[in-house]
Amino acid sequence: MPSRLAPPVPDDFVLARDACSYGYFLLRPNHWDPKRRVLTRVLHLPGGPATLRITQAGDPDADGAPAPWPRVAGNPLRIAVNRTLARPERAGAIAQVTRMLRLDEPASTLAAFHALDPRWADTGRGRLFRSPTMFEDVVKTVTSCNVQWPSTITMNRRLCEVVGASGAFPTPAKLARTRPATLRARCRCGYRDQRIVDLARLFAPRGKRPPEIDPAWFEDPGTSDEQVWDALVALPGIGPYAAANIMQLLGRFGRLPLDTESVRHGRSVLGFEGTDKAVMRRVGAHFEPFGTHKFRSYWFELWKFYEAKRGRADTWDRETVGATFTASQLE
DNA sequence: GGTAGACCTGGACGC
DNA sequence: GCGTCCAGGTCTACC
Repeated sequence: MPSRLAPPVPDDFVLARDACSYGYFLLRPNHWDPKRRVLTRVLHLPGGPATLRITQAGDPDADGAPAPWPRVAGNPLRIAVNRTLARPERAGAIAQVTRMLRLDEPASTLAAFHALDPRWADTGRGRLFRSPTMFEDVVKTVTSCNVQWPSTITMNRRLCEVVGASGAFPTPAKLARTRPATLRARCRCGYRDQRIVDLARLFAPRGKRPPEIDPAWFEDPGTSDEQVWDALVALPGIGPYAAANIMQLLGRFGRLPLDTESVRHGRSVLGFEGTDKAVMRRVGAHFEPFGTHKFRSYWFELWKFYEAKRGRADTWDRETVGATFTASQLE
């Protein structure tokens, strides 16, 4: 018999806004249905994979104009699971959904962000979608480096189809046992093949010993940003851009993952001129006043630009609009 | 410390 | 249909 879950939901939470807030919501195994307004994905649980179907009460199941955000803020989430979950599995599923949707982001943190950058106070934007595990966020970040968005989509789709069980994202243990040649030939990961396997080996248990990487250490507020940064750039395939991006996924928003997209934004939206390097420096300096929230300010500016081109993110279809985000198409 | 070139894939383009 | 060029971040070798 299918299970139902009801995690605690903060008063300001809006599923359509907060799930469709970062590009990873368009990557497998995530699927947002813009018509039915349902977030679906497979999670790994102790009893095997389980498919979750997440909706928010009050969000209209219609293909008309999306509901204004305030109408559903704080309404309960309805999570239908395709099989019965044992008690520990229910707790595990809720923990993963909580991480993904940042349901435990304190209201005080978002209020501090809105006080610093009031541009996003009206819409309530502040949460950023992420994966149920740090490992998935790290691999997704590696698959987004040195490729255009359609290739990132392909790599994640094929990782789930070829290596993941039942369409789920591969576990560290499974990826650690996968041959690099398989990732290259069947998942189109290219030269990232060995790096992804090496990363998986660091996240996977080593026999009876725990994994070399402890995600809890990276997420612990007692660990400084500098310590996290140093540990991240020491990982295979992780450079300055990837490390800064993983930091925001870990909830540390004080660094910017500067890339060619930052340069495009600097030129076309902020009006900066000069060499790429100079524009990148100016973009970094521009967001300096936002301190520990600078990534949120930067990212929602970019997101606003994308939404001006393609419509509100919760109306994007993964296979069509969601696959078109390349710099040349956004000029 | 800074820089050049290799690493892959997929798409655009010319023939 | 084929070959060439280009975009994209990380890594290594070299100055």
